[in-house]
Amino acid sequence: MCDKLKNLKNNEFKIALLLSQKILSAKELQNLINVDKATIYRNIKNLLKKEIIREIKNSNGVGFYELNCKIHNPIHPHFECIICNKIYCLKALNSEDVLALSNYSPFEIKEIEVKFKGICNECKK
Amino acid sequence: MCDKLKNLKNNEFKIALLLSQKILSAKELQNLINVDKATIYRNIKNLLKKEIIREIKNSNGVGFYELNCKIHNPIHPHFECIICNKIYCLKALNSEDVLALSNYSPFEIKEIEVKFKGICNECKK
DNA sequence: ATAGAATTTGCAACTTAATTGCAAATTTGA
DNA sequence: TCAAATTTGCAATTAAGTTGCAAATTCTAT
Ligand SMILES: [Mn+2]
Ligand SMILES: [Mn+2]
Ligand SMILES: [Zn+2]
Ligand SMILES: [Zn+2]
Repeated sequence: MCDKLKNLKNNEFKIALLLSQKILSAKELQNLINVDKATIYRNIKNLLKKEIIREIKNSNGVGFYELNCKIHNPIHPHFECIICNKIYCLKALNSEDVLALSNYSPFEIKEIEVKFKGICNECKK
Repeated sequence: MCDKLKNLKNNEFKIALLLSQKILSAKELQNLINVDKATIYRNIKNLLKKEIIREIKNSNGVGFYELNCKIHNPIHPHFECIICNKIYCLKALNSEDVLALSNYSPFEIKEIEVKFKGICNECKK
């Protein structure tokens, strides 16, 4: 089990465990563990502050969450389907490509987000 | 004047003209031209549908808009300040870097979004 | 095991960006 | 100039996310 899940208890643990398997929205999490949405959002906020999970927003402003672990889940680009707005996780950029991108910023970079948009295979059928 | 502004009238024209100068949010637009927010949002939606403007969302889910013209304003990466959430427009990626990025997607790409996050010069002071 | 303290939860009200129905106002064009 | 078409303002609504507060749960020390 990923170290990020150590020392977590109650719903914070349940949520982090689910997110270690798959990127999920708050609503999807709520359908999996039966608790109030306030509890879901509070736990998400705590996990974000502890940097145990990270957030990816889709074009509708809906947050999706995944485990934030360099080893088990390094930061990577995402693909968003413009039909169903599902978020797909892609393989991480190699260091040369990250370097090439970072040259475009005149300010010091804390984080790089790359998102592709198009129509996913499910929605093409 | 950019061709994208031709054949536009009323508030659609006013909004597109302002956005041809500078990226702005709906609220910022409303402070510049004195109309109801419903009018602002309806015109924004029409301009997006006509592909005259494009939308960039900040991490708070607030939409920012800019002229969508290959010649006058090619698609480019953005920098978002994690303190003030202001969006800065950066210079466009060159074609080699776009090509390198597009290799990461297993699905056909309609659009690539690159966003850097960090602290802007204003907020560093 | 038990009691008190600390943490977590559910509920309901709230915030904010964005959307929508509808009637009034404005614009268009024959 | 006048009727039709488009655009607008207003108010109500939607949806994601937040917050205050009291009740429930969990933790810790005896
Ligand atoms: Mn991912
Ligand atoms: Mn821009
Ligand atoms: Zn899809
Ligand atoms: Zn700033």
